[in-house]
Amino acid sequence: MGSQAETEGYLPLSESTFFILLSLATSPKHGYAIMKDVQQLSRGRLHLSTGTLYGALKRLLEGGWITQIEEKSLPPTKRMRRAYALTAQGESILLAEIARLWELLQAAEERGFAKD
Amino acid sequence: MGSQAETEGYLPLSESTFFILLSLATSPKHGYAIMKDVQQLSRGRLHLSTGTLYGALKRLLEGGWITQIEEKSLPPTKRMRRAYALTAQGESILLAEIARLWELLQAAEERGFAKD
DNA sequence: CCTTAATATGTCGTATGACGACATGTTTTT
DNA sequence: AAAAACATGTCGTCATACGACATATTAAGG
Repeated sequence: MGSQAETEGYLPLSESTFFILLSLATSPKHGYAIMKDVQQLSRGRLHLSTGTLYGALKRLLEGGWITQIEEKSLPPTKRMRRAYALTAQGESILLAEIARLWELLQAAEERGFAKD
Repeated sequence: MGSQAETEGYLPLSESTFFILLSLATSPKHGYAIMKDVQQLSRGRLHLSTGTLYGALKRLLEGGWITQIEEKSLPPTKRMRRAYALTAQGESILLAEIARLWELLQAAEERGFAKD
């Protein structure tokens, strides 16, 4: 039981959200680094606009999917670099989404769209 | 080359659209039959509301992803059964979406989320 | 027969989220 | 010193999912 039941209601993830979570799964990053990483992850296909990115980060924080990491070593400036990390909740949701994607492809295979 | 270049701009498909196209890929169906079929395809996970379904069908018709099939054998009533079929364009887009889903899972695998 | 369930199609309002445009600040490189 | 890259954010618009509501037709059961 546990994680699966609690995560199902949040699916499907948008493509942006999927890549943001996947990017943070490897290591914590700040916004700009996520943007660059997602471009690589998607082989250049997805270019997150800042509107999408920071809007998404705000939502993910509010939902507890990610947390903010303090960077106390840096002096406080007006625009602070804020690093984000995936929470256990966020990872559960990402895993559930990956499972969902497999199900979509299984459904496609059942209808004759083989993995070729 | 053909279909791929023209279809890229339409991705990602929403989950609803993906299942509607996949359902019509097997055989033409009318709206209600699509609704039932999608429930099976998604193993009961996705229940299309009529608002989503008929809204999507309208959009897909306008975009030329599906066409309407005449059922002239039936007498004309106020609420006609309208059957829909996938067009070549629609099938190209579905194939492109399936390829995109594979890419998402490949990206997940690259980051350590193995298939199992 | 008649009534109920299943089949079938549609509209409307609301909420979410992607995205481009705009705005601004900081660090590194030339 | 200037320019490029790094970095964070807001705002308005558009697309679309979805539940609620409305209605019509056909099949099945009592």
